[in-house]
Order: sequence, then C-alpha cells, then structure tokens
Amino acid sequence: MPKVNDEHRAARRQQILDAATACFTREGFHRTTMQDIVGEAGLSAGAVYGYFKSKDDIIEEISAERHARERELLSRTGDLAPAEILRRLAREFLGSLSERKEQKRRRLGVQVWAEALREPRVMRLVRRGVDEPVRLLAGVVKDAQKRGEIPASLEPEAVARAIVALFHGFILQQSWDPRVAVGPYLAVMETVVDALLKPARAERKRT
Amino acid sequence: MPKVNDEHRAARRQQILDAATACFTREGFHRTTMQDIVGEAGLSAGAVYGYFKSKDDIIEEISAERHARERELLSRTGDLAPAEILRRLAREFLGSLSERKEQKRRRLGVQVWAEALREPRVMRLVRRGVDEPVRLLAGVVKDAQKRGEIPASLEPEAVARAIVALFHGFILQQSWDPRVAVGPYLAVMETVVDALLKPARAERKRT
Amino acid sequence: MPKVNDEHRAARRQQILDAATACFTREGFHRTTMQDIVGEAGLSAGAVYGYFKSKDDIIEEISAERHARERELLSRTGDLAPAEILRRLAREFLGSLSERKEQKRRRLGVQVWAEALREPRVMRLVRRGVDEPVRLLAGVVKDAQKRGEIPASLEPEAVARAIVALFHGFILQQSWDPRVAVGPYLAVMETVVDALLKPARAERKRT
Amino acid sequence: MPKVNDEHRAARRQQILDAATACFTREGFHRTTMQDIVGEAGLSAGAVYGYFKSKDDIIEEISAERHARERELLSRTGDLAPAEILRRLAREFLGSLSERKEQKRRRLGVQVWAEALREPRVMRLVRRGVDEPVRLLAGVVKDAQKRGEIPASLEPEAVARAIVALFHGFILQQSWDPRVAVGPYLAVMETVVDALLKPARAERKRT
DNA sequence: CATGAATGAGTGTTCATTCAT
DNA sequence: GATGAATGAACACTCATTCAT
Repeated sequence: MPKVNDEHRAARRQQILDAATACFTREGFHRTTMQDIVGEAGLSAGAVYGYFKSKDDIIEEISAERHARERELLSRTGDLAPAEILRRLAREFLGSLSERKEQKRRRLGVQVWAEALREPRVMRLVRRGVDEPVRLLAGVVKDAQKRGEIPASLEPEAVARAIVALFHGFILQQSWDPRVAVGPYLAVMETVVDALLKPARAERKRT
Repeated sequence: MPKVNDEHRAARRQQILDAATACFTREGFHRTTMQDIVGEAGLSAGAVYGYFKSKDDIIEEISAERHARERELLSRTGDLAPAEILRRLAREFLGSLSERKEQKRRRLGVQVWAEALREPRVMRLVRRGVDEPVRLLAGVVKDAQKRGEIPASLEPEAVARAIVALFHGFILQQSWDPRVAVGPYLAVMETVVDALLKPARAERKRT
Repeated sequence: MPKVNDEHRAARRQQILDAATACFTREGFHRTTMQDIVGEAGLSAGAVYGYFKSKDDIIEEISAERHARERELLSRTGDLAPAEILRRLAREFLGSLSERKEQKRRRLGVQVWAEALREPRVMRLVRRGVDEPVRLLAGVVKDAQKRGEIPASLEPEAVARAIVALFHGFILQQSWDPRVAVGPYLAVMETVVDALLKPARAERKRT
Repeated sequence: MPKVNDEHRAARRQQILDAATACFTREGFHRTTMQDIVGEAGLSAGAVYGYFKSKDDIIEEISAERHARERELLSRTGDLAPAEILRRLAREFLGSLSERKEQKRRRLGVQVWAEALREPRVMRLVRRGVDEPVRLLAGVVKDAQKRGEIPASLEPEAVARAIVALFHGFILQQSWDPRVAVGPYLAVMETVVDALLKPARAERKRT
C-alpha cells in the first residue's frame, strides 16, 4: 500500500508512539521489548523501523513529547502577576493529576527523569525542560524583589528551583501512590507562595 | 558448622553491594551486567549467586540500603522545635550534596525512584521511605498548628509532602546538573519554613 | 500490446545492472542490499523486481556480463600466429588494468570467482569462461607442437591453463594492490611465451 | 565445568574453528550463520562467543590459519638453487591438491581472497601472504640475473609475481573443477622456469 | 506498470543463571 | 565453598520480497 500521504505517515508514527507509551508505562523502558511495541501497535517489526531507527529513538521521541507539552504550558503565562502565574502553573501541571490517564503519563515522565542520567540526548531534553521554567520563574522573582515583594537576600534562581521542586516532588509522590490528594497540596503551594511574598512586605513595613 | 563465619559472610555481602553500587552509579541498573558486578567485586559469578539469588535481589538490597540511611537520619530528630527539625533535616539531606561521592549516590537514588514503578518490592521500600518522613513531619506540623504557628486551614499531611517535595525536587535537579548550588537553595528552604510559620503568627496577632 | 517497448525494457534492465555493478564493486555482493541497488538506480523496489526475480538473479546476470566481454575478446583472435595471439590477449586483458575503472570491474570479477563456489549457476558461467579460452589456447599450443615450436612432452591443456593462470593470478594481485605495475608484468608474460617456444626451437635445432 | 587449563581452551578454540571451516567450505562465509557453526561445533551460542568475539573474528582467524601454513612452507626454502626452490614450492603448494581435503581447504582460500576486498584485516593478511613470497622470489631472480641466468631486462618483482600467479591461477582453476590434473600442470611450470633460465643462457652464448 | 510501505523470518550477539569440577 | 565455562532464551535490528493502491 504505497503512495501514502504525510497524514498517514504521521498517524502511523503516532500509532507506534502510543503503543510504545502504553508498553513503557506498563513495563518501563528496559523491560519493554521491541516485540512488545510491535505487537501493541499491531504492526510488523520492519514497519516500526521504517518510522524510528532504534528503540532509543522511540524513547527519545517520547521523552520529547512529554516535555513539549510542559513547555507549551509555560509559554502561556504572558505577563501576569507573580502569584497569579504560579497559581496558574500549579493548576495546569498538577490539576490533571487526578485523572487516571494523566497519572500514567506522569509515571512515564519519572522514568524519563531516570533515563536522562544515562542517555545524553534525553538529558538534554530534561535539562531544557528544567532550565526554561527556572529562568522564567527567576525573572518573575527578580521583578518581585525589585518591587520588594520577596526578600532581596534570596537568590532568584534558588527560589525558582524551589518552586520547580515543589512540582517535581509532588509528581514523584503521586507516581508512587496515586491516592495522594492533589487539592490539599495545591492549597499548601499557594500558601507557600503567598508566604514567600508577605514576609518581604512585613520587612518593608518595619523599615 | 560452616567454615566461614557470619562476619565473613556479611563482609562478602557488603563487598558485592559496594561493587554493585559502583557499577549501577556508573551505568544504571539495566546497562550493568552481572559480569560487571562480578568483575568489580573481584569474585566469581558463582560466589555472587551464593549471596544473592538474582540481579533484582541486589537492586532491591541496594534500594533498601539507600532508604535505611534516610530513615536513620529521621529518627535522630527527637523533640526539637519544628523550625529546628527542618533546618537540621535540610542540612543533613542536602548538605552533603556538594560532595562528588554523595552526588553519585543520589543519582543512584533517582534510578531507584524509577525502578519502584515497576518492581513492587522496590516500590514498597520507596513508599516506606516517603511515608515515614511524611508521618513524622505531619506530626510536627500538627503540633505547630496547635500552637498557632501554622495556619489551621492547611492539611498537615499536605504540608509534610510539600517539605519532602522540596528535598526530592532538589535532588532531581542536582542529579541532572551537579553545578546547581546547594547553599542558596538551603537558604530558600529555611525562608519558606519561616514564612510558613510567620503568617500564622501574624494572623494570631491580628486576632 | 505493452505500452513500453523492448528497447525501453532493455534500457531499464541495463540501468539496474549498472546500479548493481556500482554497488557490488563498492560493497561486495553480500554487503549490498536491494535497497542500495534500488537507490542507486533511482527506481522503486517493485520496479527492480519487475526486471529481475531475485538478488541472486542480478548477481548471476552480472557474472554473465563479466564473462561475455571476455569471450568476445577471445573470439577476435582469428588465425594469428601463437605468439601474436598471446601478446594480443595479454594487452587486451591486462592493458586496461591501469585504469581505475577497469580495476574496480576486476575486483567485482574476483568476487564472482568466489561466488561461483557456492552458486551453481555462477559456477557454470565461470567454468565456461575458463574452459573456452583453455580449449582455444590448447588448440593453439597443439598447432605449435605440430610445428615443433613447443615441446611435445607438455600437455596442451596444461600449457593453456598455465597461460590462463598468468592472467587470473595477476588480476588477483592487482585487486589486492592496485599499485602493482602492469607494464613489467606484460614484459614477463611475453618473455615466458617466447621462452616456451624457443626451447622447442632449440631442441629442433639440436635434432 | 570451570577451572579449565590452556590445553582445553586451545582444543575448544580449534573445535570451533574446525566447525566454522566445515561450514564455510560448504556454504561460504556469508551464507553460513552463527547457528550453523554453533550446531556443527556441538556447542551453545554463548560458548562460541566466549572464544571469539564476532563472526568476523572467526573469519579472520581462519584466513590467518590459511596463510600461516603457506608462510611456513616458504621459510623452509633455505638457500637452494633457484630452479630447485621453485620446483620445491610447486610440489609443496600444488602437490597436495590431488587430495580431497586439501581441495576443500583451497576453496576456502579462494573465499578469503574475495573477503580481503572488503575486510581490511583480511586484506592485510592476504597482502602479507603475497608480498613475502614475492620478495623472496624477487631476491632469487635478482641473484639469477647477476649470474646471467635470467634476462636482466625483466623486473625481478614482475618475474616473482608471474610465478606467484602461476600458483594462484591454478588454485582458482582447481577450485572450479577439481578434476583438473595437477601432474601435467606441474610439468609445465617446471618447463616455464627452465625456459626462463635458458634464453638468458642462450643470450649469453650469443654474446 | 510503477510504487514503496509493509512483512516477518532470520541475523549476530548478549547475559542472567547454572552446575560439574 | 568457590569457580568460571557453558547455556540458551531473548534481544534489537535487517532486508529480500510482496502486493494493495
């Protein structure tokens, strides 16, 4: 069945990626064999290799997929107030975690985090996925410091990393136990953010 | 009446675990072969199998070792003031991260986190390693709430999870880029903890 | 009534054979894939299979091509004097070996020689390519013997085989090291041929 | 069955090489699978890889074995008279060709000749196997020229290559048709060598 | 007729594990 | 107990060939 248009090619690609995602979620990257993916996709081994040149290639692509979505979320923050930005990110990133499907996706994400430690190409993706939010948030913090809303003594980047850590750390805990509730955690995050702002205000008043 | 006493057995066991740790740190669980471990330990394949019945067994044991140390740190918090407990934990857990050797250990820890998702026995260990600190910290938070130092509206467990997330999240970031500085991050953590306490105090004063 | 006439078919066939020759010369029969040939020819896989029913078929055809040219050279020897025939063959067969392109062709020929050992159809071709010259040369030798130019004690076929060996052997050496000079070797061949004749003459004189 | 001495290791190695030789002789290098060799040797796949690190490694080893024997023959020529050296080489190299076993060996040799064109490590072996005899024979020729036994106009190396070609060329023909008789060919070779010497003598006489 | 995506048996190789010595 | 050679089921990947379009 030759002479296939780009649409069809893209659909097949996605079909393979979906199959791989299902397998990887179920068994992990290294316990999943190409035959598993081939079977799950309902294709032949050769067909899969027509679209991806190796298993690592598929892992990389899926890692990239994972991070593409996150970067897209970040780009939508525009120039909102700091507190608003964080609240929004929290809701976007963690809100969906009550859904079963998103939970599975996140478990895959945790595997990507470990995979990064040994596959440089995945590492590059993960770093970009951390560095960009950190830079964005550090900018927000710097602005807030100028306006005296955050203690000037704190390094903006470190604050940004703490916020990212609150996200990643929760995703980890949720991957180990999906029953962990999202709502209360979101409330704590918002309080922390508010708290980070208020002490500065308090200091200002004293001065 | 075994020719080799228990002491000797324990030493051999540790020798194998150390070799495995070195290999896993260098190459990851799945890229490390039993031959690698056997070679690193300077033993024979048969000898290793005399102490561990499978590779997964070694992985499990190493995961357990990782968490044993953390649990031990926790047990030493006694009945210090909440802020003091956190400051202490932060220093213990993150302080050593500036050392190259501990950084390697932590990278191994990240792999354990991913491994937990597919090996139930590892999952059990990781969960215990999270649940115990969470319970401990939730207790601390509850006490602080009674004394009005933390807003009563927050769920103690969620606060505890946020604190644990700050630890885990930083370890992740450090594993992806060892240049990330520990000091400034510690400063932010302390401020966050203080901030979590102060607003409550502020609320109290207003009342 | 085929839309494409025989001329077109023949051209396509040759296009594929040329592409295959290029690939085989570069990579050898077994390292060359059908995709390589398909790509080199600028056609589709299906198209190639419209002209040849298998890869082995192409190999056979190319082997045949190789030998067809040699047989054609032989047929042009007419009824020249023995020494003249050999001088001519030597020049025709070896003269072109100083050209890069012919060197490549010969390397392919060496592969055909090995391929013959396992593919009966190729064997048949190679044998014909040897037997015909041997028969021709043996005839020449027999005539020379009748005229007393070559010792009657030698088997004509064996002499013919020695002459063919001088050709084949040089082609081998040249395929392993293209820097081996053709000129001096040709000189030796002519001397050998003359020498083969002279002793007989000498014997004759003595008689 | 561990703790095996070098003798046993060498025997196993040879067992594998013999099995491989049998397979390669029967089917050629590329049509022979590792499973074929494994089966023929009566071992497991893993065992074979304990002695050779790849199929190419086995091919190389066998090619080396082939040439080791030839070099050994050469080294035994001592300082005999030129004609005697050649007669001896001819008998050693071609004499055994009437035996079925040696014929098989030679067929394998022809495959090595083709393999050299694409495997540089095999090429190196084959070149050494040609260059050494050529150098040896060229020396013999040069000496003969000094004594006026061979025309000084001929390049010694080219004469040497012609003699080697007479060997190789016959081996080729014999590999394609084992019925080709060795005896008559040997007679021709000796005559050629004598003839190469006589004309010089004749020239000398004339002078 | 031509296309080229798809097939799937087969390839060389690895590696956790066993067990005769 | 310790050894390490041997096992053999798996593994990722290839490629000659087919056939729906």
